[in-house]
Amino acid sequence: MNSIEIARLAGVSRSTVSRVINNYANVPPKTREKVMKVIQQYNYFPNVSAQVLAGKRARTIGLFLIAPGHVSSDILTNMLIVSVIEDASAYGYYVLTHIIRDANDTETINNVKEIFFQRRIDGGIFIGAAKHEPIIEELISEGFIVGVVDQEQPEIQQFNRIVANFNNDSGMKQAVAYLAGLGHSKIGVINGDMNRLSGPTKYEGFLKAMQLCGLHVNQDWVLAGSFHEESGYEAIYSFLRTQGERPTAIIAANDSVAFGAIRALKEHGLQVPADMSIIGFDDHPLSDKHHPALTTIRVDFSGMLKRLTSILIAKIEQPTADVKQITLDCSLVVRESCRRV
Amino acid sequence: MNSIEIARLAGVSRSTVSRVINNYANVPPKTREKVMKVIQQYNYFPNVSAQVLAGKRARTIGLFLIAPGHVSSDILTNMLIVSVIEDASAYGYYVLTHIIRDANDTETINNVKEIFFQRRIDGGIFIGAAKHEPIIEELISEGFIVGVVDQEQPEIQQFNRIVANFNNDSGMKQAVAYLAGLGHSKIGVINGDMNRLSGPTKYEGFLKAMQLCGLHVNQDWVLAGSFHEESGYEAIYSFLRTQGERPTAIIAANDSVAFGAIRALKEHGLQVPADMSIIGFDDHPLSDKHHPALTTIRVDFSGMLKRLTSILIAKIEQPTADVKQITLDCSLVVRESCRRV
DNA sequence: CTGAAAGCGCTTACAG
DNA sequence: CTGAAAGCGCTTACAG
Repeated sequence: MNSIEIARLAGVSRSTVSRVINNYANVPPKTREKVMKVIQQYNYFPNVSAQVLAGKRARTIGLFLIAPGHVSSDILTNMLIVSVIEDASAYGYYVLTHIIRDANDTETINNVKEIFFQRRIDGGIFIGAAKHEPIIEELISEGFIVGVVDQEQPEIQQFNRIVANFNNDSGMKQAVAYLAGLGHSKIGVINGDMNRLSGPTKYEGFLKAMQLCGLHVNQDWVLAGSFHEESGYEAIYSFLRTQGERPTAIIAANDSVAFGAIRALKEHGLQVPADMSIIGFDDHPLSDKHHPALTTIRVDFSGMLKRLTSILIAKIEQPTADVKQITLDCSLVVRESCRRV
Repeated sequence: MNSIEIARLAGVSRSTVSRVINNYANVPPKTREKVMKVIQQYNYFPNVSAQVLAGKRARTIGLFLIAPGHVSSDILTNMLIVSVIEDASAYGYYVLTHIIRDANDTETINNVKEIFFQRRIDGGIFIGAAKHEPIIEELISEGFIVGVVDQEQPEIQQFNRIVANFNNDSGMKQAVAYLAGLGHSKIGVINGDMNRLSGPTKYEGFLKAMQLCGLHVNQDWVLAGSFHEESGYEAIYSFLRTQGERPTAIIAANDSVAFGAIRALKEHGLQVPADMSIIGFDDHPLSDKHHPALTTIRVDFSGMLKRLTSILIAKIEQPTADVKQITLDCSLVVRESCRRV
């Protein structure tokens, strides 16, 4: 079944069939009806490849997740993916999800480029990118419409780059203020991946917040991490082997890191929050089920992706010159992992 | 950049460029090299719509999830989706995920049909379908290649229908035998959705297993449910308001239902497993984090989807007349929600 | 208001 | 081994 057949059966030309399908104004109701009847009767749906080839949009966006390891086991990542699928669906768009294990692998990068250049998608969203990701720069300079989470809008603003971030500064301020309010002055931090924007941003926020509260930052309590559970475990594991003084509270770069940290503390016979207060970042789906339930800085990932997807699709449908930037606030969620000292 | 440009730059015809791209045997190495150099140099990727229109595959499969409610919050469903995305990716295929809230809504069904008829996808997988789903039957009779989880292969076997199931019978047998071994004889059950194959299958498996163990089935302890957390909660909530004798153990149609059931028991002041033993089905990602950690019948969803995806893609690439059927075994996972009586 | 025709960018028999 | 040409199924100026 194709448009020629439909045209024949309806007694019109392919042009008219196409006009009906694309809701052109200059088709009289009677003609439209006649054609629609045949279309419905014969279960006709225009071939999407032919439409795209003739200049229509693919109505598909790409979702690129940069994440090492086996992603399908990470609950939060999975939620992000499904979130975007549902958001796009509200606009009649489909999502092509691509998981990037290693953003430095040539073949992988070539695959990503292929998806854009093949015109499989009308635009793409990148999650988990480093501060500077060559592939993203290349795509943007090629004119593709790209949404990026956790990167800065560069000096020379580009209309086809949509940037989305959380206000990590404010988040850290809330975390430190909360701990200070509970009487903590010895506060440590486990950093995230310093190659990603939110790594240094959170750390700088931490430093600023400490200063604001008049607290001293002990460099021995600034531990390296990578946003993963394992890095939180390892940070605390090695820290506890040192002999120096210990902080009474630790802020983790995110909740996964906090989970790992708590696991290491437990193994070492330390209880949270009795022996150490821990505060996370993100409000991971597991944080309220965790023991102890994790106090954290909530971040609205779904809300961010909803806005990002919506802006991306709007840009695809109506390319405009305005530069889009999304910043979302975070909020403290008090649960059970911090205590008053 | 298109194949004509590449042809011109390489000093050959478009035919030859196409032959190089599609790895035809009859291209001399020197010609191939010459063309490849230009292709790489100019970042050329053939337009996928043109390729599909000319008869190649879209290298995309559809994933249709029939699930009411807001899916992005269900951890297990999310894992299934990402699982398929990763499996397909191993074959160079992309996944178009579509979430079906209501399989009886005409517009929704039309959307599903559209995806197939538009030729966006080469085949599709359905998860969460009822025993008989008209849309699936229609697609299969139209000749589309379809994989279905939790449905039967009909009498007249169809080569383009791939069916995947768990051995629910054996699962139920293991659950009942385990409880019987702990001394339970008063065993109740919360059923799943009886409109889906695994609903009645699990219940029948339960009945058979009870008989095998010489145990009597008390119909008052056969509670209705729907595979969702809420239904487990409600089943127990209303059951506890009745005055009759209570079972000492309950088998839930799946882990979500078990979570709901335990929540209702707790609210009623009953402890698991002290006052009631509970056993689930699936081994949900949260089951080992649950309090008490849930004893359950493990089911390998990822393994099933991996096989289903692989067979689906094989069928797409090489349509054969053989009928494919997948059945996976389940296994008991003992944790903390059952006790000896 | 509507049809004939060009064009989108490929692939693949066909002929040599 | 390779090129010219038909064909895939649409959309959209263009002309009337």
